[in-house]
Amino acid sequence: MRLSTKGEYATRAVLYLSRRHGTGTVQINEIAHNEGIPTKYLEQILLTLKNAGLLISKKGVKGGYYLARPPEEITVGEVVRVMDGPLAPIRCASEKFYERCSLEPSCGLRGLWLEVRGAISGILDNRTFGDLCKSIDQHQREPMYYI
Amino acid sequence: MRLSTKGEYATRAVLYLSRRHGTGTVQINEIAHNEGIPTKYLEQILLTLKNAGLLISKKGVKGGYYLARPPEEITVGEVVRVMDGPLAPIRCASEKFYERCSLEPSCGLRGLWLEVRGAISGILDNRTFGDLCKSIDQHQREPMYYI
DNA sequence: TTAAAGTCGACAAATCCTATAGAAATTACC
DNA sequence: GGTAATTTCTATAGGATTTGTCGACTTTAA
Repeated sequence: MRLSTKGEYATRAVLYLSRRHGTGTVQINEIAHNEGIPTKYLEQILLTLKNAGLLISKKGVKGGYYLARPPEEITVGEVVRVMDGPLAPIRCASEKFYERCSLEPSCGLRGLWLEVRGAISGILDNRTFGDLCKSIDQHQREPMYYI
Repeated sequence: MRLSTKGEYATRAVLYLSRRHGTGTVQINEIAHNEGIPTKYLEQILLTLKNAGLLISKKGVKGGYYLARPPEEITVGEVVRVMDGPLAPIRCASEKFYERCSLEPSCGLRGLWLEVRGAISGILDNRTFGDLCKSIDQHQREPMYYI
């Protein structure tokens, strides 16, 4: 029932960019270094997020990435879905990626998976990166370090 | 955030065995056929469940599998953990498979993943296969078909 | 013009899913 | 009681997917 590393890295990267929101572009290297993510792998991930319209990139010297929308308007669920697909444990219990299963009518488990999906989406679709930034700032008064 | 096919097949198989509980041994083939699971793959899965102490097997003619405990005493969470490991989306948010992560102290996401883990385990650890059997019997009055 | 970035494609390694081939154990039957 | 049939058990091999790496290419600011 786990998140792929892609999903994990993506959420970490977007959170990082959220905390840097409004301070211009951020380079892949900086994120990779501070979050302990393999640089080349992170490249692919950020590219996917960009193609999904969540990030904007700038090439060349002083280039980098930044959020396409303010952190308050990006939910964790959105990022996870871009990288990992459905939130639901199995396909036939997904709302946004639903696929019919031949056993569905008599399936004694589908109700349970729907319940799980609901619980997960209830959390991830209602939590924005703005919320996360806020609770970080409350807990640790130290400002963020840049390299 | 999805369940592996192993986890899905295992829960289906255990539910099948739950509905047949008390009727003697059930062959791999019967389960595989009725649940649409590749036979040889199911063999491995049932073996794992047996080694985990959830099932008992009998070799030879008229052999097969049956539950080691009544369905009311087996939770879905237990089966999923045997096959898939942690219920938590990522390792550092797991209770039973916890692994420390170097970024943990400053991690802005761990709280969220803990919340997700709690929601999932709140459902799966409190639902037994006995419960599932009961709600199946309520919805469809037809008895179960055997081959 | 040069160095610093993102972009792209191919490839390597690990894990997941499934199939194949047979060994071991048990029952049934002659 | 021995042989055949049935079923689980074990090991292994191969394809698919995930995870990550490498090198060359493109764009841009200074």
